[in-house]
Amino acid sequence: MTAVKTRFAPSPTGFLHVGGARTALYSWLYARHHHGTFVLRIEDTDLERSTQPAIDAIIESMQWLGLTWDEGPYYQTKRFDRYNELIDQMLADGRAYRCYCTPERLEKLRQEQMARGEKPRYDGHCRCGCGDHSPDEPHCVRFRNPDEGTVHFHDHIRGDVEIANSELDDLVIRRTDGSPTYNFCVVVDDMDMGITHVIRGEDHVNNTPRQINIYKALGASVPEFAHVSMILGDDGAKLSKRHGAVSVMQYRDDGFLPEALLNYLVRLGWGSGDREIFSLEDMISLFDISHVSKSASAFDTGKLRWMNRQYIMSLPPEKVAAHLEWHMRDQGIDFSRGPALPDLVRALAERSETLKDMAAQSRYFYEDVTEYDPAAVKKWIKAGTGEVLDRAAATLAQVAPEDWKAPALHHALEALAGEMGIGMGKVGMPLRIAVTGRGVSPGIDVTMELVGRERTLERIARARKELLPL
RNA sequence: AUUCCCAUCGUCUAGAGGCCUAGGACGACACCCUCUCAAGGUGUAGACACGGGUUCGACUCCCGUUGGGAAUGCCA
Repeated sequence: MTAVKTRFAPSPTGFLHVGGARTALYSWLYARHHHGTFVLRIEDTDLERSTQPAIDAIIESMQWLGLTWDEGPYYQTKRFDRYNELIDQMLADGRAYRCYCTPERLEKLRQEQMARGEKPRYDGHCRCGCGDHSPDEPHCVRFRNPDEGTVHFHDHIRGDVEIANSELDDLVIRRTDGSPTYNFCVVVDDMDMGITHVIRGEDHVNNTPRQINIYKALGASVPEFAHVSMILGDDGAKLSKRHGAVSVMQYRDDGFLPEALLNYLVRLGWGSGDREIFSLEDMISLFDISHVSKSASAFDTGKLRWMNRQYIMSLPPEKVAAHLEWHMRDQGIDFSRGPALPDLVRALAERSETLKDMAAQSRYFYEDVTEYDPAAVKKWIKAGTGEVLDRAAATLAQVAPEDWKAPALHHALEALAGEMGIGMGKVGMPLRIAVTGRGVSPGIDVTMELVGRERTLERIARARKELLPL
């Protein structure tokens, strides 16, 4: 039983999207579950489309998610010598051959095959090497795929997959410009790096049989495979920009916690009984690749938001506060004067689906109230409100600074409502409007505690003047 | 066109032939709680795509149909 080694191998042609993140997560979980090794490899053989910003974005996303890798990042562009060494060997003993076919010929061939209702594929024109060509002429290198038999593999998610070699053609493994191609590089890398379990996107199922043939030609042992299905947008269509947030970093910017995104992602395509919430430790011990859903799943932002709130409510407030800080700065809120962030989190957790929302809701704790929500004023500021505010101010002024805590404030206001013979609503709402300028806030006692004694009393006095000028 | 893959409430899933009168979660709706908004609690509606087999018995196994998706690149 060899030690498990998995990898995540994105191509840096754009940011890390949620589909890739889930594949990375599954691969990471598999390695962690089996006390194995997780490798990060950047598949940048496409020199045209690969960019450094994309590499940076992928690494930043992985770090933010906390998907730590034990080896890498490796870069395929740094391994060209190795690929070429193997290709030359294969060329020498006939496992591969030079192909001099022009793009025009290939295109014509494709057209003809399509017209005949056949699957377009290379016809092996240059296989015999009998053409009148010299290696100095421009050529690519093709892998000589077996003609007979079938390729079979057991996919840990999909089960048994089988395809006849007659369906496969001789794929290009080195371009005319001398650069090796993806299908060859992955095999060499996974072989050289000792990858035991290849967990990747569903779009590679079709590539797997031809890659297996390459493994065999290379005399390498074939790893295990698991192909994860794709993630669809909430409308069931393929995920794209028009679905709004698709990149991992966008979710951070929108106020999601990495724990929540990870939990949402692990549940999207997998489940364990009736459980919804999984800590990282739970995921590692319970996650089972063979129980991952075979079908594509639609991304439901609504459920992610629910999940995010679960984490905002249950994670240590200090931890949530650390993430919240970023959003406070982002929204230009000076939180140096006002409640400490962890206290803010405690007060706002259950009414915030995202940290972005939380920050946006927190302004009145840090900034003066200069406007009052007209709808709330209309509903709650009545003729008798002046008296309520006056008596509340008097009552609250009695509370000593050292007693200015939610329970004491709650008691004081309850007693006042009792004395006045009115409900708490008639006391709480005018005060809420006075102290926050809005009709919505945490409990008025908690709100006043966090706003602080002096500012609370000031705001009540000010509201008294501005809202009930008599 | 061909090959491969897929198919349980609107969505994510549980289901490894009898445990299924198909369970949970999000969302929706109703009620309770309540100083607002939430959170929380309780409840309601809501699915095995279709047709054939196999079996004493199919959500579960097999075949087909339909509907999706992917691949067929000198992209990855």
